[in-house]
Amino acid sequence: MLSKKTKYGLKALAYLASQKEKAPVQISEIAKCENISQKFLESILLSLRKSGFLGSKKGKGGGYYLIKEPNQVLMTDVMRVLEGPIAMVPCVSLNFYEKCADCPDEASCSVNKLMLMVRDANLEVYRNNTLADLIIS
Amino acid sequence: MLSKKTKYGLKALAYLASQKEKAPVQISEIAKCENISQKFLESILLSLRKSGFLGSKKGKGGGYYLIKEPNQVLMTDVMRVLEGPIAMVPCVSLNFYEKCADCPDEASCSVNKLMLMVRDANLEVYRNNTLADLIIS
DNA sequence: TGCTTACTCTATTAAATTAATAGGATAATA
DNA sequence: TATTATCCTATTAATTTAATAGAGTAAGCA
Repeated sequence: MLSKKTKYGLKALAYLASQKEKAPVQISEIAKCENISQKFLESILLSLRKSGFLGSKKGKGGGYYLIKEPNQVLMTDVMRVLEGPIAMVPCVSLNFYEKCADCPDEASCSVNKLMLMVRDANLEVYRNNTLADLIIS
Repeated sequence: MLSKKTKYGLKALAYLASQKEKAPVQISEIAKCENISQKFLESILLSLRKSGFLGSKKGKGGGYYLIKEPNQVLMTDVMRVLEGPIAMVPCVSLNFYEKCADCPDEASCSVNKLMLMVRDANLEVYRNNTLADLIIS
């Protein structure tokens, strides 16, 4: 299941991507338009800034803005920051690999095999989509 | 992330599917071979029986056994019972549809659009695999 | 019949994760 | 220097997941 954090983060990014002007947008505006708890959204936007997706400006006229063009932002990168590993088990994760404690041998693990296919299917979707593709005309 | 319940459930099903004999296999044997808490596995196998994947036999020589041939068991069905919806948000779920509380209109929702693609990619994998495909020679 | 075996069922608890909230600190603008 | 809006840390609430406990039931067999 997609966490609220990811859901809200995606909505906020799409909101920023759909702005004509590149001027900073306030948290309160995004929270209001997208029905998101403002305080919760604060922490999400903060983490998106720290991972290099957003820039921010304090004080009057301040807010958040996209650093890159929407079509330069891969969904793989966004999802990894918001939701964590794309793989459903650490033993098939590209960026967060970890051996399973209960599994003596990955090559003979039935779960590993299936989850590898699932990971690849998901990667394909996320790699072929950017923030620009999320925007609804 | 895949829950332990699902992981253990898949391993147990694969274990049963790989049996030459169709004789019932005891919980304790599966738990031991797959490094699973026996009590936890009990409840998982019980739910797999109640959803029609497994049969059981009590008493001496008892245990669990597959009802269908492994190649007749679609992973879509298994995953829905063990893990729940395949979709990452209820608003794109085929079998567990629900409207999002925070989202006024699905057609104009950026998350909905992406998650629809993800769902389809996952469905494709699960539909093209059966329990028989999980077995490692 | 009575003993053993192994699944059945309910309830509880522990642990971990997620979601939300509170409140003050900091920086930019006018 | 007052106002605005992000920044940061800490805490709490809620939910979900994982594990455990223990008594109950049915089947097989001597």
